Amino acid sequence: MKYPEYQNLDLVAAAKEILDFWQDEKIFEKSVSNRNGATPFVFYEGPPSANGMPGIHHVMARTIKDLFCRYKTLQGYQVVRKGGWDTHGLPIELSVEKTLGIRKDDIGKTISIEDYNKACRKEVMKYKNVWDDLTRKMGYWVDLDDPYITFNTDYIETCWHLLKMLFEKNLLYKGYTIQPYSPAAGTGLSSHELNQPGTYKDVKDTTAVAMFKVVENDKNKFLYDIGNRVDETAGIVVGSLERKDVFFVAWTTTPWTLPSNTALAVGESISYLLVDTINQYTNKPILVIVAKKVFGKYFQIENESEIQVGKWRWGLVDSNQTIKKGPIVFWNIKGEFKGKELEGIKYEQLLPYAQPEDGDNFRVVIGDFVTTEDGTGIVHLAPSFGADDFRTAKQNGIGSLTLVDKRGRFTEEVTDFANEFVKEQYLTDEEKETERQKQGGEKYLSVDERIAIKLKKENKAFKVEKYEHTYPHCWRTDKPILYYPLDSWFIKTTAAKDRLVELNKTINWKPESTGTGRFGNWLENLVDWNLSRSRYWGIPLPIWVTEDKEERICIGSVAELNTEIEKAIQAVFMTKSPYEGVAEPDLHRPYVDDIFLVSASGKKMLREPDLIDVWFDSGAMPYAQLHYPFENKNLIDSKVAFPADFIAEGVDQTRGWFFTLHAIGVLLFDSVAFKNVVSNGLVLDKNGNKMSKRLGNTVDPFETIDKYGIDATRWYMVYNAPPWDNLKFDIEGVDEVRRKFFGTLYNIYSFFGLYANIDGFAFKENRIPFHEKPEIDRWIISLLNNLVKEVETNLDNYDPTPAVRAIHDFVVDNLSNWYVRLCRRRFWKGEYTADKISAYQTLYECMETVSILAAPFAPFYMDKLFRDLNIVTGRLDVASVHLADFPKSNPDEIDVDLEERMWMAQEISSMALSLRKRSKIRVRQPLNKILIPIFNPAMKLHLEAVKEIILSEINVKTMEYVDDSSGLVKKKIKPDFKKLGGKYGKKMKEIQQAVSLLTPADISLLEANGSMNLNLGDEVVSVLVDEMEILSEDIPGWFVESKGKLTVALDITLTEDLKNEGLARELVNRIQNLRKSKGFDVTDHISVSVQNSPELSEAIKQFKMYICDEILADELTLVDALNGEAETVEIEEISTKILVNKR
RNA sequence: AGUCCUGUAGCUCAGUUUGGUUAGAGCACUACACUGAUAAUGUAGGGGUCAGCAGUUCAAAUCUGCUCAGGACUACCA
Repeated sequence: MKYPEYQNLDLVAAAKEILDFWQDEKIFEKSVSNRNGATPFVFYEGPPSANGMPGIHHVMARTIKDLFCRYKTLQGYQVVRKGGWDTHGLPIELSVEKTLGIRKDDIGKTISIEDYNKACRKEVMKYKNVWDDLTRKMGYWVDLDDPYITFNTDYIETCWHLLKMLFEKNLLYKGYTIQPYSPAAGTGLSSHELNQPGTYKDVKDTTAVAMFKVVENDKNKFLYDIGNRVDETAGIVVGSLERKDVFFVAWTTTPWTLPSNTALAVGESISYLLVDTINQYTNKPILVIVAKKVFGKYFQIENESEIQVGKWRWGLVDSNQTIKKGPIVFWNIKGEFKGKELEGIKYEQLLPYAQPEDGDNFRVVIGDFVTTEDGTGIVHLAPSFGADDFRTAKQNGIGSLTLVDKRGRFTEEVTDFANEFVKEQYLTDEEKETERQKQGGEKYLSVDERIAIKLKKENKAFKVEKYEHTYPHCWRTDKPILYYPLDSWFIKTTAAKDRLVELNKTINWKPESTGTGRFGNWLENLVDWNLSRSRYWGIPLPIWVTEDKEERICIGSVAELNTEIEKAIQAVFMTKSPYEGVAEPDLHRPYVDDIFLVSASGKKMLREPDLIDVWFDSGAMPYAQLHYPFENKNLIDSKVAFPADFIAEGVDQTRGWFFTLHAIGVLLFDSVAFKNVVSNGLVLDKNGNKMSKRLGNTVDPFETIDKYGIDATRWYMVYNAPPWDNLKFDIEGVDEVRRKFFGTLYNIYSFFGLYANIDGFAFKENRIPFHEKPEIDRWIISLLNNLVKEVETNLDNYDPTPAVRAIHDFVVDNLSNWYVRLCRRRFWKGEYTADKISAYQTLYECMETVSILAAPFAPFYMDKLFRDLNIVTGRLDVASVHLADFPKSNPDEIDVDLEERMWMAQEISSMALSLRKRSKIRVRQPLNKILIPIFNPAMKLHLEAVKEIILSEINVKTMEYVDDSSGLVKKKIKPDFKKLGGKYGKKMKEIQQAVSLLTPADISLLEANGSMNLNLGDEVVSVLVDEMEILSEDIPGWFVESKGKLTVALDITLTEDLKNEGLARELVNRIQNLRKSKGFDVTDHISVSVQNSPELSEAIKQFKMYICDEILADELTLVDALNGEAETVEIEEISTKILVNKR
């Protein structure tokens, strides 16, 4: 058996080969079944929707999922990975509508719900094959043969069961909420629809600051009791002395909501001013209440200091003049109050077209959302048309008025504007023209404009102006949306808020800030979960209600439904079950809509027509994928398959899937649904822009995989940035990873394979014990053991990036650039000795271990590497790396001292090479010695152990040490700031100054005594030698390089012998090149003739043995002349000819 | 608007938890070397007001505050 040798590294071909192998040998299945009986590691797959094409970001998310699952499998856990598909929801409906060319209104008319849902069912799996293909090609191991599918009856049945559990816990209720609504389309809009691009547009609307007249009573006397209107300093009367009304002023961009006003909101701690002024439209004297912060916006001031009680300005005005534009010049500040003091004050209804049915209305309440950024610091509340308004009204027992119908028109009650559209955009041009003629004006006046006019006339408008702002529009009709109250079912998540928060703290979030910040804050401000969707393709709400709404039933299973249907047939509300004779009942609409049930008191019950939010589908996935509790009840109840140990999705799922999983888990099972969660960031293009089809900067995952290989892609994604940071995806980075990491690793393998095949190394010998191996082998093994530990620690902490980087550094820097480079000779030179075997074993072990460590990240290539190795040695009794066990770090094989001194060897070599460069002496030219200053005996021992490595690396004959006694070394001293800083604090500057003045004699004294006194001028402090850093700086007269604590001096004198040896090595090099260019095998023996020259003859004579040995020459002759066949070579200034022949 | 993340060399990122005195890698660029890992490799060089401002401190990339820029999510507001 030989180690396979390849021409080139082809990651794409390797992946294909391994993929076939996995499929043929069912490696994934085995990786699960192998661990039967082992501790389960529970993983949940967040279901993708197959109605869109997968993108490169899916590769990212799935790489994260896959790598931890593979890692845990290697560690010995059983990781069952059930795939799933998210099949319901609005995106699917929308794309069906697009495909069929219909609108929501058409459903049930031009197309039956039945046919429509059929189309959805088909649409949803449109790209299933593409997804499956990606899943396979990217090596994402998940069970695709038996996925959970959210539209299956079993899945829905579990969801119904869960809903019934909620219902029975009294956590399901029906309520009224404000939702975005498109009157033009006649439908509510989801937040998803509202987030379509281009929905928020800049529009110019008529805005009004309306005046709400305070109803005077005992409680608000303080508003009227404002003393006389005389300015004491000036001694004049300011304003008029007549009795004035007090008004709250509130701004609105939607004057059409003013008839539906039922309350005003102020900020609890915001300061408000009572201002004596004049209405600019009617010239009537008034008192208004407005936030102090915005005073300057409405009244003319020169500086902020004018804004205080007692200050005034009272411009002159003749009877004809009114102020049209700009700040009002008549004002006199009469009082200042906090919002809290204004709470509860009653005011007259602004436009009394209709009265609310209930509530204590038309008063001032405290609103937490009130700011002084816009408007007057007082907010007009129309609870029917704003979410904040609605919530605040509900909290304060305020009623509501809904004087607009679902088509966006005023109701009959609003006599002035009855049946008129509230937004002019809802009218066609013809309709506008008709209206204009009715109005009799030059141009059509919108409802908002006419309301403003009406307010002006009635002394109810403080200010009217056009204002440009952004406003949401329906993405389908392009018309403005309204916020409108709609009936919805809710899950009372707020009831379990504390528990949700509490249990969230037990979840390990990566990154942590997503859990505490984004998710935690969201939980703190939790609102009830709006479950209703007025759509067609989704899980129907299993609730039936009597027509008088008195009785309700929630169905929790198919069996229960059938029983209830039977009862209803008995009660003659139905003639037959729609599921009669059907093997698997379809619980979707329209079938469930045709079912009428009978209530306990014998009344007919109708199904609530809504569907449930698709997010419930996915949040129910832990249970529904197992058809709980109808099957697998025990897996959930005894916590075998619940909660998940690990989930991972994009950070955009924080308030999506992560929330719904958590909410259902906590509400129904009083448990977290997942223990560890990784939320990955976005995949951006290389410039940091979001990828979008529009910009054309998307990356096709298939193209990337086909070109660079999935292993490099996966590696790059994890290596480049932590998963939770956004990834700037640069395809060149993938290529770099391919070259740098995989290329290097492949080179190591092929180097190993070449010689191991020659020597027939198959790891048949016993492993040479760690302590019997040479220094360099122990060094790399020690690093390897550290690596295992580091990878394990980081992966256990769900932090894959440091793990990957550690593997990368180990392979590229340590294994390749140091170990293999230094050890090359050991592999090709000499007999099959213990040293050689140790080298093979060591390198083999490193590669084998790396293949396992890196297998979760680069599953294909690592399996190939592993198999190429294992196929020869059979060391591990497994067919694939993914069936192996994760290596264990052996503390006995970690040698910190050794690592330290090898590090020194690397540093010294680097410095010596740097010196060679500076002196322009090539490495091939041997030199006599280097000199290294040492500080203590331990350092000498350290260096002695790695001496040979250093010398051969830098091609120097001997290494000598100099210590203090030699007096050769010039030293440098500086304070150890960390040690002294804490002790002396402020004196550090003086100490530094004093230390810098120390002479070499002082330093020697300090070293001898262990301490010394520093004179700081007015004070003397004692410092220890430990508190100083003493470095060697220079060895006068030598060629010296210093770095940190190390210093190297190089002897650059060239003797004749050295020169000759250098020449011999040059010759070896030239002949090796010739061997190679002639295509000789590395094991071929040769005979060599060299054309004589005076410079060479001595060198060849002296080093003939060495040369022959190096180049595998049986014969080396010097001849006077060589014919044309010979090659001409240049060695420095010498030109000669060489003839090489195979023996 | 709120919450969160990010900002270090031309590019991609370490270093920030625990403050310590020449701020590091890799890529790219330039030069040189090596040539039995060879469509590899090594060495060296240039390149940084550590986003900005202010503060704390003997000492700040690191701690605090503010600002700016980019991004994400949530909300949609008079």
